[in-house]
Amino acid sequence: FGRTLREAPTDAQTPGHRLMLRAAIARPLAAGLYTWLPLGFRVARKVEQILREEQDRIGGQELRLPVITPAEYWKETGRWDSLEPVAFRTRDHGGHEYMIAYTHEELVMHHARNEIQSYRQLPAIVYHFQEKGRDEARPRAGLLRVREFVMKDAYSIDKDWDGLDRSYWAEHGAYARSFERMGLDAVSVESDTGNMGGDVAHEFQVLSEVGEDRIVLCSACDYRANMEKATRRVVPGAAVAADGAPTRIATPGVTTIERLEATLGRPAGAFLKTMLLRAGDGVVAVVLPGDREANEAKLRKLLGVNEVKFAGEGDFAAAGGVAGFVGPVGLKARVILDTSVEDRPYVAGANAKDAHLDRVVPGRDFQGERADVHDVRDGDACPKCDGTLRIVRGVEVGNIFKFGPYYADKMGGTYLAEDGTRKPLMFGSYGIGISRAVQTVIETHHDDRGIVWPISVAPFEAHVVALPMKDAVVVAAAERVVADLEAQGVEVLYDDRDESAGVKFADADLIGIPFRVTVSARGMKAGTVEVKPRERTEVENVPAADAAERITGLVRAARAKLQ
RNA sequence: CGGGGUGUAGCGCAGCCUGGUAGCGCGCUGCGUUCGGGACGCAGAAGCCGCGAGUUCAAAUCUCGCCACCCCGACCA
Repeated sequence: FGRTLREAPTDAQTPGHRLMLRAAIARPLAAGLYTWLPLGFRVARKVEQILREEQDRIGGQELRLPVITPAEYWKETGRWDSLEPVAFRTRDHGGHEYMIAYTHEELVMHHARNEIQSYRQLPAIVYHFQEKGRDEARPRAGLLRVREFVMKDAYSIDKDWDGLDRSYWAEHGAYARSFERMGLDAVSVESDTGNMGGDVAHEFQVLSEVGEDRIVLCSACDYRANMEKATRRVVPGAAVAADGAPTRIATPGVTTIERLEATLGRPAGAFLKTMLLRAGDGVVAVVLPGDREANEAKLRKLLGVNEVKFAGEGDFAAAGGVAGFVGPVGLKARVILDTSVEDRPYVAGANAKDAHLDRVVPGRDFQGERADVHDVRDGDACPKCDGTLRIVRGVEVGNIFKFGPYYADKMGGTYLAEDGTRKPLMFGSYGIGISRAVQTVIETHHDDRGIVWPISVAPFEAHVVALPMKDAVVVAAAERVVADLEAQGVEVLYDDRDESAGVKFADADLIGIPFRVTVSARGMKAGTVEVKPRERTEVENVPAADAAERITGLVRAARAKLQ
């Protein structure tokens, strides 16, 4: 059920998206909603099984929570409101509110607070495979970002930080093994914890052009971080003394860094960029060198807000700033001075129309809180070594969060400790989206003819092509090979369609099953069948009598490499 | 949410500007030929031209509204 397509819809943009559709892995039902076709569903189940085995290996216990979840639990942590923009919500006939689970922390914590009474029950790791509903504003690239997907989400519960640390790193190891087994070259990077609370988080990123995240990597050491969190070593320039106090210069109509560069003939880095933001009830000025961009995630974290908003008209007036000519000198606002601003004179806005100040020296002419709120960029210095940083794109295939007591505190999750006191359940959570993992495998394992599945997640292990089907000798031999392989535990797809060799081979390449086995009239004359690994071009002819044994050996050897 | 684009047969597209019987390729069905890299011939089936209004003798085509999908950005455990 499900046919291969010679052409993919033009709106499928990434190579993997096109191949996913052409190879009949899944079909769209609506934006970001996909049906797994039989071929793709086999892949999804294999990914699940790898994850299941690796969770079990570290002591995880599989359970299953519902998809439809009452509002009350989400209200305990405030996420009923904070997730509103991305949540699918519904009501029952009695008018009670529910959320299609966006994730399951609240629900697991609810059960944990009831099930776990004593430190003797800890630690514990539970996990499940369950649908998540997320009303993403922009689903994309096939299965890469969808609105409903099965996640393997695991939750660790420990009695203290040390225990949580052990669980966290056990999951980190399980993730590394899981991705390796499915053929994904994932690196773990430090990440921002977002609006989740908690202090430590890692993302597993597969470097790929189709990725949505920007990852910062060091060329020399193992430093790597998400752009949202990445820092750099600020290399101070030589201190430059100002040859005098700030002086006002006329800059009529020059309201942007680019125009300042052109007007004054100095590089962007010679200017100070001052952005007025609104945080809570106050106005905050963020001061950066003209050649640096602000990092919104860092600002959100620093300011303790969910959203960074630019200041409005009234804010400019209150702070004494003039749009286009804002500068830190004399500004009535909390000033955040980015760490990349150096100890030397700059040109900054004069807080007066059509004017800037030359020779403004941070610390002398204005004060501010030092904070790292800028974007790292290509070529910056590594914060950990002498290397330089580069920025690449990545697909976030998994993430792990160390929450600590955050959820227990909000939901009353405590246990009775050895010393007789009540202590909070220490919590961590760990997620991998199945469909994204499958799409990422396709994005990173294909050639111009089709998918090249790693055997661990391939829908089948051997693809038997018989041709022509009208040759009874060929058909009998092919069916014999199929039966023998299946008897050996090899998963076989048998192409018994009455199609031309070209069609069958093209489909075999497209679907990308690791071993193609051709049983043909030509081969029968020589008493051989042909075996070709998908990733190779050369074929091997083996005596028909030995074919099943030979192929089973190849399959087992391939499996062993990914176990 | 901002910007851009696209909706015509299962898929890929033309037709729209300049209103007048809805087309092409692939795929699909039947028959025959062919049979190791997307074969060939003949004969067929298949379309609320995204939806709704409006203009007109007449709308795939013009106007207005709506819906859906895709891309970029914003957003995003």
